Amino acid sequence: MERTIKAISRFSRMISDAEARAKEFCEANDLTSSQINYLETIGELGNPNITELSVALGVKKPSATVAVERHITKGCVYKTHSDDDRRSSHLHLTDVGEQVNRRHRIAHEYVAACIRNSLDTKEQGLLTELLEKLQPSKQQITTSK
Amino acid sequence: MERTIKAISRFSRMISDAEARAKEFCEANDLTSSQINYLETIGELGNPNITELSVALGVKKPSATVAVERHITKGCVYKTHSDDDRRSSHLHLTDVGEQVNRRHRIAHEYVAACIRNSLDTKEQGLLTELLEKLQPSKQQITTSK
DNA sequence: TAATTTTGTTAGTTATGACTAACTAACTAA
DNA sequence: TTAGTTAGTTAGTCATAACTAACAAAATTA
Repeated sequence: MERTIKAISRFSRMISDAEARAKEFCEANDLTSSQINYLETIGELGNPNITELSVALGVKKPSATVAVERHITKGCVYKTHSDDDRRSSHLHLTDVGEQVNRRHRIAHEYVAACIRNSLDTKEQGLLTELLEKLQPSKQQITTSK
Repeated sequence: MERTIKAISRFSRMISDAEARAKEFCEANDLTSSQINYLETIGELGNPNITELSVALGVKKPSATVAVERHITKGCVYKTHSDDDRRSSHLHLTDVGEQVNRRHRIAHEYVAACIRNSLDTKEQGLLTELLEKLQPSKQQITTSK
């Protein structure tokens, strides 16, 4: 098992490195991790309002209001009025904002390129199949040492 | 290739989730990502002085001084005087500080547990071998779309 | 319709974490 | 030994990003 953990650790670092490299391919690459988290969450929720966003991020509404305001100023986010509720607005990512979310895609493509360069076609298929088989376990983590 | 990228994406998310869970197993789990970065870097450099730390982190020395001061107050870091240079000190992680660096280890053990639960012994060995074969490619990233 | 709840904002506070400028103490080289 | 360099700190500034309290406007409920 020790060998497996080492392999995971290496692969995990490969992904982190790929993410770091992919960052440089984004227009808005001066973002903090908090800001990236806002944009990713807006993307995942699909045009949420402030309340939904604040719940998803686990922050209070005024914090979300102020943070979103900064994203609007930066040109990453814009609002549209809700048809259902005149108090409420939907948050959207601009093209620049969307780019942030392509970071993961680019990073994963980079890792895929490593696989293509390191393994033959048969091995590539095998690795993909094995990764697809993995199920997130609900198991308790037992701290070692 | 698309299938491979999807598999990587899934695995990448598994690791992130594991990291998030592992965070809760640390005593000092109220740390920002910047603070975690400080502690990890101190661990990696092995008792650096302020100058070495600031270079590694890419920040100015006064920034490092103030940040380290906060870590000392929190009980994550302590200083010892240098024998070579009476102006200089070495930074060390306390037991609490070290715990932060066990986060990755715990996360990777969690992922290993997922592998153990999802694959048979033969497949587990195969996956480990394939992951070990991967070489970080120096290749240029080509943005898709 | 009146009372209450919900959505979102504004104002003011706090902590983090970066920066520059200016400084002390200690080491090094002319 | 004097002059210059290096290690680290202190003081002051700024942006980010969280919080609470208080509020207006709109929606909902009694």
